Amino acid sequence: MSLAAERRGPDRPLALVDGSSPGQLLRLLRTGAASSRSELVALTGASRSTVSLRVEQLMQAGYVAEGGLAGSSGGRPPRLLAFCADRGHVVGVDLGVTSVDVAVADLAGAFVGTATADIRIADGPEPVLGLVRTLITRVLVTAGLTQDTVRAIGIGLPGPVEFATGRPVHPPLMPGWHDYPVPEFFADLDCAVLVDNDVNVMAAGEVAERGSSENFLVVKIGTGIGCGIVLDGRVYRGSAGSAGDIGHVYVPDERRAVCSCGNENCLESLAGGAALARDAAELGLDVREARDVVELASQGNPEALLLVREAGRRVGEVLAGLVNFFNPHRIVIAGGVAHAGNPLLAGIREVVYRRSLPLAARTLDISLSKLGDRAGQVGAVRMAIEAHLSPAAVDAALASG
Amino acid sequence: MSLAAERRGPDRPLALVDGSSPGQLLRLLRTGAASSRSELVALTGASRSTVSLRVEQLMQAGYVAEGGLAGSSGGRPPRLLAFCADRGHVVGVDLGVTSVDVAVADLAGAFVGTATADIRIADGPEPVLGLVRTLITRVLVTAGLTQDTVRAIGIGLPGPVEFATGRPVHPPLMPGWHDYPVPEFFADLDCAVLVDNDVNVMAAGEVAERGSSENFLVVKIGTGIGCGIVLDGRVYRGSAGSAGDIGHVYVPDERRAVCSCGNENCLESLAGGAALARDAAELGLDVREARDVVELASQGNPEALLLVREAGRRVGEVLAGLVNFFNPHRIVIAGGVAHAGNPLLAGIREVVYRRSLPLAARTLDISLSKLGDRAGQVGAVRMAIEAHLSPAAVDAALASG
DNA sequence: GTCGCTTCGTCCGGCTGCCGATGTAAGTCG
DNA sequence: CGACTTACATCGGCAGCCGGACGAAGCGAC
Repeated sequence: MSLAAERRGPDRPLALVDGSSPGQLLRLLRTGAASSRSELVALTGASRSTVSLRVEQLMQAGYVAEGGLAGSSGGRPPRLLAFCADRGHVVGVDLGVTSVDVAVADLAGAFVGTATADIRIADGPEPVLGLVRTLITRVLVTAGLTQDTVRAIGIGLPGPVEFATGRPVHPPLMPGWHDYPVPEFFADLDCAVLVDNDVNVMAAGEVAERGSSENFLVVKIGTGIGCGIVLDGRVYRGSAGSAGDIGHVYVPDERRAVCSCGNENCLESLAGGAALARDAAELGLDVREARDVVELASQGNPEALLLVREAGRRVGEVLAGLVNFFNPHRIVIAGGVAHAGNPLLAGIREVVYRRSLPLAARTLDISLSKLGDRAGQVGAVRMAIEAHLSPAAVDAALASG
Repeated sequence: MSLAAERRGPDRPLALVDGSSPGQLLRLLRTGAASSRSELVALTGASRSTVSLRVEQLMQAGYVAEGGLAGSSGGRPPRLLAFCADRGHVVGVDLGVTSVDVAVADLAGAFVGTATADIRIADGPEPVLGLVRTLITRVLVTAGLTQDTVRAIGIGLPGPVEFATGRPVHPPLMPGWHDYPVPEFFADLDCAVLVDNDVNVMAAGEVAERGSSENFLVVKIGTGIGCGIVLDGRVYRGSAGSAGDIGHVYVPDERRAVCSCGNENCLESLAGGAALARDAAELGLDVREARDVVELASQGNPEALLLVREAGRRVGEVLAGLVNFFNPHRIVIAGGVAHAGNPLLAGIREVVYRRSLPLAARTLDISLSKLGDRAGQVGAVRMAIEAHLSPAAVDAALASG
């Protein structure tokens, strides 16, 4: 009968809800886990008094508003509580090697405007970030908003980043960016600026999208190949912040492909987007970049299909080992090459399910990201929202203000 | 009644993660992080009153005793607080395929007695566990102890285990053990019985030994090859409990070695102890098992040294990928083959440092376990101690008693 | 319609637990 | 031998939370 009992599986430890702080309550409301005071009581185990008090604080601060009445279950109907998603906005920036996507969204993650531009990331931080700045302003103006409403900015970059400081660390594809303090460029906006590797950003997006706290991997197959690691619903970055770098794992092959990193036969140099385009060109297909190969494959071109599937197998070889090691619930495939869809997935699955242990494979789901092209922007937006509305941040804001 | 009432017992303190709960204080005292009330105050940030109160509770319950005075730093010298390690004992069981080691230790982890016996694990759970039972009793009697002092039992098994229930899950080397409820065999001892994979047990031992909360891997190279994963000081078991199973990762090789699991060219079938013995025999060395090869290598036999180093390289190939993926601080090598020491380590390091990314490799330390042969027993003992004296367990015990 | 039932939400008394101040013990230093 | 410093115990007071009492609001029976 109780909502809590329904939500938590049989015999699952009662750990989910240790706190009934305002920030925790807001999280439950934001995610839709609860939508009335009594549901909050059921989920948190706190007393009615406490929950009412906390909700009152949240309403005072404008995080939450009372709505209409929900259906009665035989007694007085509960008053609905709605998260005020328009109390501010966030910006998500997906920075690639040749293009940048900017999105402005409300605090629930709904986009209110986007912009895109071509760039050359090698031009260096100042010109590129200056353009990003212009795009942000343009989107805000178009949406009728001002900079004052921006609460946080999330940025994904194609290279390693020291997350705590937001500085790139010797990013191979971003000459001139090493150790550049990206957040300081936006200092005048006076809001939190979160910068991370593009794959970790996607992972953050997937976490928010699924709302679950499982263990999973997000594998981005674009020009390069990278992997975001989610542990119990949190992005894992490793000891030096370089976790998930599977693009340069050695893959045995008679071909001896030279990788951009200088080594031979990195996964990326055999199955990445650039490799796909190269191999297709060698076969005489009329392609200039990976996108063309993916396009051909989706039109049914047999050579392209074979190439994509073979790339999937390569990725699968590496993932099979990781599945045994990490035993995730799920692997999400994203990135440009992921548009190829089934042939890619088939190649990956074929090898992963063959090569990994039954015990690990049985509980494993391999699927495409549902976010598609927008994965980077959605992730960046989500990262910003989570930073701004994390329980700790909300509690601190309430305490100080 | 309401779930809330059930969740939070009447006496149970609300804040589980409260840094100054009695259990947390005990942990600081046990680990040597603090040894007086004022140090506890400094470390936890709690007030003197609170700390004194909590220490009083711990003393009442016999967890802690007052000792002499420490040196004065200019004022009244602090009264030393000593953890009462003899207020009970734990049992650690390291169960292998052909032998079992039992250790009884005090609550600080100091061994008070050990016993060893040869077994055939394939005889099945009842005869083997019966023997374990006998050994435990024998060690206790020899040490002048009774069963009543046993607070917890930790057991490591050579195969996958569902940790929550202590049941093996289709263990390939342990026919007849599938789903056998090991803890129930010791039910009459009326204490916690923790069962886990032998490698995870070793990992628990390393965590306690280092006292740190880094991310690291424990790689056991014995007859088989397995890997324990430690994340932030906690053993990670994966979604299905099978994480760390790197023994059956596919390794390319022209040799086509058949593995016990039925596949070809698993890491284990190329670099495990059995493979080492097989390869040595093929070279005409006078060996029957891996131990002999390790022995020859340590005597300087060139063929044996080459074999060991080559096995190290194989393991290194797999670890290099994992280092890129997981970016650990440290890799600890353990297991029978680890006795070979330097030649093995050299092979591993050679490949790992060559094949993994500089950013990840720079902060990586690869070393042998300092626990040697006793790693399994120490780990099992530590696992039992941590279960018995975890802050949550201590708090619960104080609340109920 | 009205009365009772049920559920939702608020208000208030009381309890618990923790903090900080105060007091005392026990050393060192001049 | 004081003056000072540090360690620990005690006690009053405050904050936070719980639980019960009370009012509010819909539903259904009669």
